[in-house]
Order: sequence, then structure tokens, then C-alpha cells
Amino acid sequence: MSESSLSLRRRRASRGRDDARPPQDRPAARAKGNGERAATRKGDGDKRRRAGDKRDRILRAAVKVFAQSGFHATRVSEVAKAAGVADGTIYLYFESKEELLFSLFEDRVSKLLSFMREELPKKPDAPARLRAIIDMQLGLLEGERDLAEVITVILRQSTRLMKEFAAPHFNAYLDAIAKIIAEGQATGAFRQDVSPHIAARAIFGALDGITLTWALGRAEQGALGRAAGQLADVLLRGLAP
Amino acid sequence: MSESSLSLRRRRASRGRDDARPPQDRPAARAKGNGERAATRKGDGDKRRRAGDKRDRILRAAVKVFAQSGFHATRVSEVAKAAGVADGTIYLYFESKEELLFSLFEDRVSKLLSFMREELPKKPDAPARLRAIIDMQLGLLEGERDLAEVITVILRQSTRLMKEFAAPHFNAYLDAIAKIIAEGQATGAFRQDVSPHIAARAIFGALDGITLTWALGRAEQGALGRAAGQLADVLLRGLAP
DNA sequence: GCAAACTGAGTGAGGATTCACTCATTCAGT
DNA sequence: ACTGAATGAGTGAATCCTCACTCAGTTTGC
Repeated sequence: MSESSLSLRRRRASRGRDDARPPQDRPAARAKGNGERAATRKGDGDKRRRAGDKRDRILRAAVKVFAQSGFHATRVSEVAKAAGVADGTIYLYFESKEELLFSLFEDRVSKLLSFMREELPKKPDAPARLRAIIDMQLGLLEGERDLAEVITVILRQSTRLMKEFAAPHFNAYLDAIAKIIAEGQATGAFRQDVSPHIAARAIFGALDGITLTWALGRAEQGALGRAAGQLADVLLRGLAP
Repeated sequence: MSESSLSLRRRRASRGRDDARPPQDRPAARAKGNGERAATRKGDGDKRRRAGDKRDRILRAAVKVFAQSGFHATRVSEVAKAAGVADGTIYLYFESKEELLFSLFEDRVSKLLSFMREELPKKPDAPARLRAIIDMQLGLLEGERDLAEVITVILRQSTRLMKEFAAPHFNAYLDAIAKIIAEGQATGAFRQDVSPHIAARAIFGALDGITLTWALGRAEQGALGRAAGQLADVLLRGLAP
């Protein structure tokens, strides 16, 4: 029922290349309506084949297109066009449209998570860490509006991604926040009477909400930074013992 | 943006109605272009069709199925089956799958909004109102997990609904919260150095985030109520001057 | 016996994916 | 150094499958 079970398995898996294509040029080739196709697209000669940047180009194009149209409304061919690549090429690098979104997300989020893992321990105490998280999340997205939109909006459009893939990441993130809060409670920096988990969810939600309206709205430069500061102020004051 | 134009278009070359219809007008059934179908139905007092509960049955089934599978993965036929109705019947009551989600949302949200409009003025001051909003939003959803999931998750899956329909409601809601905060600042109940709008977004986000994880998770009874109390405590303390 | 209400098999748009084919590049053999 | 066979990345039109929606027909209520 859930789309997961259905879409999970590639259907292409079933096809076996039965053809062992003999190294011979088939003379007739595709003599459909268009006699010959020698068209060298895009005259520019620097289009080096074998360019190792295909995957990246596709990913970059995908962020843009997904952000613009949403996951379901995005046509794979649009992404291909935006990346300057043929439809089929996308399938050389990604299993499916879903996996494309998936990779995109993973690419960036794992970067954020590892960055956090490195930076946080440098902060002296729980309040400083909490503030760092807020700054980090909003700061990261400030410069990349498309990415912000992909993460906050688009990702939720694929139930499967949401449930199977994103959930673990979210939980890891939430746990990290919760841990900081618990820590602060232990050292007496935060009040005891709030559940770290609830607080973590609320904080994440607040960040998400701010990002969302920012991404969907006019997205003024600097707005997220300002918001981060205020949010941190309110939260830290509210959490103080 | 582009999704709207795409998904709006009926698949079949629909006769008549070339709808760019604003979210307000809800043709309760597919009125096929020229008024030959004189079904006078709307509001809620009628339903003098044979089985007066069809529309309701469909809506109820839709909440369940949408919540389970997400908007896109939901097959209209699934909803029909769940409602104990033929596929076609759904189209007697709703224009399209999208309009089904739409109606669902409108049905419930307008209830919440009007409830708020009635209850809030009874509260003595800004802090009390803020707390009331928090309690209300979480309280409303506590008993209706499916609905919670539809609102927090599913709704975002239709870019068009999100942008065209939900956004105004969201904004109205956000404005209401922002107004309360501004009010509190004017009376000296809240600190001055936070933007009411940013605070409103953060609060809404926090509520949304709590609801989301609750809905996607195990959804323990009573958890939302507890969360509401704690969230309100933290926020009110954080917002105090 | 008619109209309203309902049914559900069928239609066809649409779009993801495939695969037969192209051709730049590589490299063993000369 | 040259050659041409082998390789495999890249292409994009054709395929093929999935559903939202339609409508000819049936049932129900009067």
C-alpha cells in the first residue's frame, strides 16, 4: 500500500541484456523518418565527453529544478536539459528519479552533520552549543535558497524518502539537540522541567518553520541570520533555570 | 510556479471549464460545463441525494488513505474502496483528487480558525492568548492523528495546494500569532527585541515540528498535551521582558 | 418509467525508464 | 608512430505502464 513497497524495487532489474551485440555496424540503423542524425548538438567543441563532472552537473541542476517545481512535478527530462545532458545519462548515475533526490539530500545533509560533529565539541557549554546549532542550520541555508527549499519542502513530497531515509537523519539530528539540552540540564545551565526531546523537536521545528517561510517567501538576505539571533535569545532565556 | 500550471490542467482535454478557479469557489461536484446537471448541493444542509453520507464517507476515507500513503501515492480507487463507493462516485462530489485534499483541509482548518476567533478574545492578556493558541493547536490534533498527518505532511506534497490555498491560511494564522506578540510587547508583557513575525514563525514551526514527529512516530496519547505545556512555559519565559 | 444516483471497466495522457545506437578514447599489435 | 578493434559513456526516441478521469449502463426512489 505504501508507496515504498511498490517503488522500492527497480523494475529494470528484470531485464537481462540478451543481446551480446556483435561488433558490427548495422547498416540500416534507425531509418525512421529522419534519414540521418549526424547532428552534433551544441556546436561548442569543448563539450568533452568523459567529463568527470556529469554527476555533479546533474545534482546541481536537480536542486534547481526540484526547488522550482517540486518533486513530482519535476520531469526527469527537465533536469537533464538543465544539466545539459541526455535523459538517459541521468540513469547512468542514479537509479531513479527518487534516488536522485535522495542523493542530493544525503550529499548535503551528511556534510552538515559531520560539520556539526566537528564544530560542536569546540564550544564550551550547552548554551553555546545550542546557539551554534541554530546559527549553523540557518547560516548554512542562508546562502543556498534552493537547497533550503529542497530540504524543507520538497523532501516531504516523497513519502518514501521521508519515512525511510530522512527519518533516521532527522532523528540523529534531534537526538544531538536533545543531548545538548540534557547536558545543559545536568550542568545546571538549563531548567529541569522540560523534556529534552520535546524541546529538541520544538527547536528543530522552529528552525524549520523559519526556513520554510523564508524559502517560500521573498528570502531577504540576512533575514535568517537575524532570525537565528533572536530565536537563540528567546530559547536560551526560556530554557534558563 | 510551474507545477501549478501543469497539475492544474485536466488530463483529458476537458470541455468547458478551463479552470483557473480560485480556491474559494468550490463546485461541489463536477459541473460539466453547461448547467445541465442541476444538482443543488453545497453548504451542508442538503445531501438529499440517496445516501446522504456519501460525501462524508469519502472525506473520512480520504483522510485515512492520504495519511497512510501520502498524496501522490494515494490512488483514487483506494479512497473509493475505503469509502465503499465506486471510483466514479468520488467525481460526483469532488472535481479532482486535488480538490478532495483541498476540501478536506478546508473543512477542518476553517473550523480551527473560527474557533480561534471566538475563543481568543476571551483571554485576558497576550501571554494567556499565546498559551491558548498552543493548547488549541496541539489539543485539536491530539485526537485526530490522521488529520494531523494530513495537515503537517501531506499538504506539503501538493505544491499547488501549498502555494495557492494553504499559504493564505498559514499567513492568517501567523499574523494572528504575530499580532498577539506585538500586543504583548505594547503592554509590556513581552520583551521588545524580537520581531513578532519571526517569533510567530518560530512558534508555529515549533508546534508543527512537535506535531510532525508525533504524527510520524508512535503518537502516544497525551504526549501532545504535555508538550504544549512545556512549550508554552519555555516560550513565555523566553519572551518575558 | 423517469430521473437522480451510482457503478466500474475502459480510455488515453503522461512520463519514467530503457536500449539500440553513436563515437571519443584507449591501447595491443604492428 | 600508427592503426583499428574494443570499450563504454553518452544519447534520446520508443516503450510501456500507471492511474486519474469518463461515460454507457445499471440501480434505486418516486
